[in-house]
Amino acid sequence: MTVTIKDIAKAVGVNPSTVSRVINGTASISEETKEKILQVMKELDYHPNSLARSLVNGSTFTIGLVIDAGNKDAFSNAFFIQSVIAIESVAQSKGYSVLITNHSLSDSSNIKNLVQERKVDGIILPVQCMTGELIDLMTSSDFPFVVMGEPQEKRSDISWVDVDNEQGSRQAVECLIKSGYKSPMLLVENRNTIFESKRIKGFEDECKAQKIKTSGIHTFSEEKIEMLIDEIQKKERDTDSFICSNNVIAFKVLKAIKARKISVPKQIGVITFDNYPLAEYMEPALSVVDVDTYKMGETAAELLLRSIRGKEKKIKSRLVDAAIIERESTKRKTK
Amino acid sequence: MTVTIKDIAKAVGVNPSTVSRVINGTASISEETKEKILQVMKELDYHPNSLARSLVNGSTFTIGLVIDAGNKDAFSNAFFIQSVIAIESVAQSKGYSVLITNHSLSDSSNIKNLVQERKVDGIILPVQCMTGELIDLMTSSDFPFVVMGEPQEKRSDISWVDVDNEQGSRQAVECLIKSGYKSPMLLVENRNTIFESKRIKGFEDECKAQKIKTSGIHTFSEEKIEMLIDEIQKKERDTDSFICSNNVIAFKVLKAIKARKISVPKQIGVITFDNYPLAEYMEPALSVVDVDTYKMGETAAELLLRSIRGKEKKIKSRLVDAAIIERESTKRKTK
DNA sequence: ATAGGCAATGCAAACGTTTGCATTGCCAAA
DNA sequence: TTTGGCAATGCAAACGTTTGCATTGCCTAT
Repeated sequence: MTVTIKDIAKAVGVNPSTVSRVINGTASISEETKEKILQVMKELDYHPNSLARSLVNGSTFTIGLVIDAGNKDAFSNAFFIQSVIAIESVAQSKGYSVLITNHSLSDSSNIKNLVQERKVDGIILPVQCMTGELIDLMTSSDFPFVVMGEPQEKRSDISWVDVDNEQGSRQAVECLIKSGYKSPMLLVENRNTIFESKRIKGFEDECKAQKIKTSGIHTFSEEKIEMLIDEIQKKERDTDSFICSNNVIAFKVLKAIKARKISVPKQIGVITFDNYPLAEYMEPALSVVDVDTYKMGETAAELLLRSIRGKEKKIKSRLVDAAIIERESTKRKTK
Repeated sequence: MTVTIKDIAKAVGVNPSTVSRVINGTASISEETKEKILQVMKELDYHPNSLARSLVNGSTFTIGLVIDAGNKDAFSNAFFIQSVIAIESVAQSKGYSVLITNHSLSDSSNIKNLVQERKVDGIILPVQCMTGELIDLMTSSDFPFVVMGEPQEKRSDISWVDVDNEQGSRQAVECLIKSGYKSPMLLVENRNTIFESKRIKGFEDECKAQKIKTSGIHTFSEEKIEMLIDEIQKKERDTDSFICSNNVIAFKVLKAIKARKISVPKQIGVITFDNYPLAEYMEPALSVVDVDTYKMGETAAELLLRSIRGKEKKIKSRLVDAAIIERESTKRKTK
């Protein structure tokens, strides 16, 4: 049926082991036989069976990628697919395949299955999955894995990749200042998440460095926004720009501002984290702190593969730079 | 190291084949030994090695999923992830794993690799991938595969899943009529694609059925839209609503209309294909023809697995219903 | 001329399963 | 009492590779 190494061997009149050695370049073989073997391989359209291979050498050349199916947030999903593509891409370039699995918080059996039965060589998983049981499971063995997103609790035995939220936040402030805004406000969703706290720190640091008096940090809610903007309109506060921690906040802010006939970017500037594809179609087109999710995936995959292949014991984590994409919503100055 | 079937056998004092039979329930085993074996399996935390298994029984219980990495369109990507999740979900429920690979139009080596070396049992691939070489490759053998999206050329030997564009288009018309609009126009991107032609047909059929005089079908371009809307404003045409073939068209139309201070939905109604997550945050919130991409993935996976398992020779294709989500942009009547 | 070394290859076991066939009892039917 | 059948299990080959060890020549240094 399918042609095996034995068929090649028989056709050439040589031992299977010789064919194997030619394929893997794992011993010196005479030019003559090598060529004959290669030719027959081509003629019979031979392809090595990776199963048999894996069975003997104990490595499947496969990595597991768990995706957070529970996450109905279309926003993060849209981003995530770029990471998936990136991961597959670097994996493939090193000869690895990618096995995906959904993860439900309730049980981790599918992840275990990847490791224990499918024998993947390593795993990439989103930080949302790193709940109690799974953390123990992963860190207790020295099984290679990389987390997408910085874990809440600081642990030295977890290797992760995340965007540099602190730097992104600093850049957002810088962008506003450069455009002539003087009193930015940071709107966050939940101060307790790690990425929000980083953004807060970046915001505070950069404002201090730029020696400006900020309008502070506020937790977003629709009512609060209405109130704040009313105050701005009545000149009761001198806030002149918002940094929004995600696109939905930005849309709502924009809506509230426009409802009051206040001009963006002339009177108020708006910049937001997350470059959701439609952001550029908004009116005005939204300036954003862009996260290169492709790069994140790429980095995660590289980290994982290095850990798998090199058996590096030192666990590394990495921050990926955020980048400002300046559109209309912050263009106060006409340069 | 890892515990194998032999370890179990030795511990119980029985032959490995007996253990295997217990695991697979493939022969009658005395209650007594069966229980002893199951217990030892639990004690030693045994997990079958799927590689060895696959090697002998010739099936990997793995399906390949190819994703179109070349597709930089964030819109379709955002949708696609839901299909991925669905596919993995049904696969898992039947004991299958999912191996993903990117596909570049230039060569199909990575897809071949899945089949020839990784030995997947079947493949799901987006219609964009079905170019010449690959069509031949897939249809020449009787290897199970399902295409996401209806192929351009009608072939009876290709099994595919797509959304019912014709029905979606009819529903869009119906929605507009019900809201009191009288003369809808369909805006498409490229008449030659199969899905556009279906939408055109659905549009024409429903308009005929409803006995209304349509404003026809137009290929979208920014200039043409400006012109058309100018004409509407000058009462030179009685078009009172647009069905847009994708979200970007809809945004541009909305923008052009609003720039002329024409009211949506009062004067002009707008409905669009593709429920891009932000559509509901637009002003006014966009009514859409929603495609259940999760359902599409689910259907594709079910089709594929049935073909793999049942070895059904009859190739089936399926249409998934589209559904209208009525938001603000078509609410002319206040019911 | 002889020993030692190395290049080129063969042999067979191993990876962890499954499965067809053979074997062993035991029980019921004749 | 013999025979036939069936339930319960063992034996060994097979799946397609890789790899340590053994073997065969041949070449070179002594």
